[in-house]
Amino acid sequence: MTLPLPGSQVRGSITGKPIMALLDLLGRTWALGIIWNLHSGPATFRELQQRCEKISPTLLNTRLKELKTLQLIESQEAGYQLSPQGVDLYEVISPLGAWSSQWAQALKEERK
Amino acid sequence: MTLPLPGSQVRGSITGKPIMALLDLLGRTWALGIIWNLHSGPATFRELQQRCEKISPTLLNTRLKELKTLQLIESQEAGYQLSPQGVDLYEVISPLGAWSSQWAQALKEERK
DNA sequence: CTTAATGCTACAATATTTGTAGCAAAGTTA
DNA sequence: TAACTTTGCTACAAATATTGTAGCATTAAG
Repeated sequence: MTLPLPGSQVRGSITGKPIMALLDLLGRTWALGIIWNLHSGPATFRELQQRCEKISPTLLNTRLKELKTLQLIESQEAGYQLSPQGVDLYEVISPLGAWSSQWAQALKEERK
Repeated sequence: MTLPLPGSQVRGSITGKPIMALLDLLGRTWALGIIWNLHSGPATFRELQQRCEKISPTLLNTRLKELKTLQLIESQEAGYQLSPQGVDLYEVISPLGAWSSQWAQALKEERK
C-alpha cells in the first residue's frame, strides 16, 4: 500500500487533501489502535504487540514504519512512543473513549 | 467481517470493550470517510459514491449496512444521513480536519 | 412505450491481513 | 564462556477484504 502522504494521491482519493491522507491512514487496520495503545507510554515491539491483543507481527511492523515515516511515532531506547505530533493527534481522538461508552450504552438500551 | 458490536468480541480484540469495537469499526476502509462525507448533508447512494471519490458500490453498500445497524447513519427519503449519534461522533472527530492541515504543513517543512 | 437515472447485486481479480515458524542479535545466567 | 532467554523482526502461505466492471430490477420522466 502506498504511504498516505498528504499532498499526493492517496488510496481512495485523487485530490491529495490532507484530510483524505489522514482518513486513509487511520482507516488502515490497526493504525488507530496502535496510536491508542501507545498513548499510555512507550512500549517495545513485543510489549506493543500484547497491548494490541491480536495484531500480527508482520502488520505491526508495517504500520510502525508508516507511522514513523509520517512522524506520528518515533523509536527511542525505551521502545516505540508517540512523537509530539502523535501526542497531539491522540489528544484529538481521545474523546472517542468516552464517546464509545455512551454509544455502547445507547445500543444496549435499544436492544431491550 | 463480523459487525463490531460493543460488548462482543471484535476483530483484533477479545475484550469487547466499546473502544475496541469503535476502533475496529473506524479502522475499516472507508468507514471514517463515509461519516466524514455525510456530515455535509444527506446524500443518495450514487451521490455519496461521488463524494467518496473512489469507493466501489459493493463496499459502500457493505459499510452503509454496518453503520446503519450500529446506528450511526439512517436512511430517509432524502437518502442516507448521519443519525443523531452519527452527528455526535462526527463532532468528536471533526477537529481532524484542522489537525490534518497542520500535520501536512509540518511534514512539508520537514522535507525542506 | 422509450429512455434515463437510481439503488443496488454478482463475481472474478487484486490487495491486504493473519498466523505460524523461526532466525540473528543482544542480553542473562551459571 | 557456554548455554539459555528474550527481543525485534522477516518469510511465506492461507485466509479475508476490497476493487472494478457489468448489469439488473425499479421508479420516473419524456
